[in-house]
Amino acid sequence: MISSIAELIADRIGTMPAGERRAAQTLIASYPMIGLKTVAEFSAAAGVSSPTILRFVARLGFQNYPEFQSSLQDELAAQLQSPAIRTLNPPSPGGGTVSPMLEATLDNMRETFRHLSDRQLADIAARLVDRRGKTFLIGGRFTDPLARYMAAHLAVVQPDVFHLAGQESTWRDRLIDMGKRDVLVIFDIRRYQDSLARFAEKAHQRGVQIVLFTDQWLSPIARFARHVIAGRTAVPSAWDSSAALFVVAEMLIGAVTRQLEAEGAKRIREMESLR
Amino acid sequence: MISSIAELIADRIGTMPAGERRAAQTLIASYPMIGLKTVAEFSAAAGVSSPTILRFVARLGFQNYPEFQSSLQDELAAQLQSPAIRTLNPPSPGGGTVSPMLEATLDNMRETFRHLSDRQLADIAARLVDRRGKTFLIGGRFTDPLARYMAAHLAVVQPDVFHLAGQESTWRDRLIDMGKRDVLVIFDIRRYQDSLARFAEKAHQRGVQIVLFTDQWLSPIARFARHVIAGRTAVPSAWDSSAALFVVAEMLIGAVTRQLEAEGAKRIREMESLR
DNA sequence: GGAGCGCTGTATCGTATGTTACGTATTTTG
DNA sequence: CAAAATACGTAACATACGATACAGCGCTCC
Repeated sequence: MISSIAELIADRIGTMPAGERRAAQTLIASYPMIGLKTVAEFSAAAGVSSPTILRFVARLGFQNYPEFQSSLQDELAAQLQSPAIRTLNPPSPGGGTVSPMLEATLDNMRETFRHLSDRQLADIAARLVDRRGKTFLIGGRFTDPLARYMAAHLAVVQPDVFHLAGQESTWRDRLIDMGKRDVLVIFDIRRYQDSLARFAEKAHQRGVQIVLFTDQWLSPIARFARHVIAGRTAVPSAWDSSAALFVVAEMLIGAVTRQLEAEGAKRIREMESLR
Repeated sequence: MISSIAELIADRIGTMPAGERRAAQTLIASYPMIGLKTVAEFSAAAGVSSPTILRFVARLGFQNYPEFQSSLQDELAAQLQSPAIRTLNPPSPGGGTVSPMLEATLDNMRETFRHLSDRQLADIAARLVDRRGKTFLIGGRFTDPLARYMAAHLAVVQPDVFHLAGQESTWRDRLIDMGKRDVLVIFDIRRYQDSLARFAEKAHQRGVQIVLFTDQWLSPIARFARHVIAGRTAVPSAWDSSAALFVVAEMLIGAVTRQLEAEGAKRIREMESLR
């Protein structure tokens, strides 16, 4: 079974003429980067002419050069998705077998945060803190609990935090309360819910700032969102995992809380005295 | 110091107009693959026009699109050279707020699973699967969303799954429906809620099997529970983290689903046909 | 040693791609 | 509310890129 282009080359390099073989060796030497550049650059690096490169990729079975490049990119993408970073997750001491699902979940978190800067989180936290408006939270069929979780915490440190529950018609009626100063936090992962998209669009039209938690394929709501957090959700299971998004939500909660504390919000102190 | 394009984007995304921000978000979401494709494909993926993509890369400081792509490729090449992940999260500028929390969360998960054997999880999954009784789920003030999350998933693959919501008096009345064949899943971490403990005790007296998700200090409910899952919750934040428990819940959901599928439960097939 | 075949490079062509100019829509500001 | 500024998309444009035709060269085999 041949699954990568590198293997394909190794398989056929024996039957190639000299020029194409040089092309093959050049590609293998700095695999796969040189293959992503132009034919001219590739040919220059290999010390052959452009047509030789094209004949080379044709021999590998590709119809044309772009098709060859796409194939290389797909390979790269797959490689990046499942990072060969297993070494970072120490092979669980104590002999306890750690399930592939835990591995995948930890990888998802690392990947998610690799694309998520402190700056971005700080921006979102700032938006949640620094305003005189209200905060609304809502989620999809399986992600609504995440909205609830976040709402439960934020409501402690801030006034005017509302979780939108129940029927679509119920929250649609709440639109009337929303305006430019308000923030709407939406959780939406595959399969994306039309009802949420409709709601998001209407809220957007009213000038509401939307913060979207979604998966790496981006919910259609991303088009209306001011801030988008894309978390990895793939795990070896029948279900998608929201764990990475959950962790991001917790961090956001923490960031907001910290910022409010720093501002010396007397609400926090009052809260303590109420206990 | 800004070393990667991803950081560059994170740094400037705040100052970008809406269209370019969508471009930025799309790139980050599947970083960096979409940036290696053509402008047309990039623009289509982001849902904006080609010129917007070009203005986006121009704002990042590149003279033209090919230069931007070369830069991405160089970055990729460097990353592939040193398989060890270098820049998981650059030492966060301005007080390192995120990374320690992420590290703590990941540590929590590893610790949690170190004390949690596959056997234990399998036993709990089996108990949730192999019975003719009902499943009830409930949580505390901040953990109830986890109960909801689990209930939302289990209810899809099984009949008779109920989340207990609302007032204490409401669920107390549901006790009448509970018996020896039933399972009650409770989430309770510090500060433990008296109301939950009272409820758990009464359920226990009726012979209900209790599965408890709690923290490492164990909720008082542990004395009534048949199965106890103790997750680590400590993070450098004002709040405790439920992330580890969340992951355990997801794994349990996955295990139950897998087992039901293996049993060829026709419910799953019927479910598909109902879509 | 000569003829045939195959490989390779040069030069040209067509086209897909990035680029730019301009008009419209949207937002911001006084 | 009006006016200016900014942002965005449509459409025309230029170029750089991949593709192809053809000629030269070397190699092999008779």
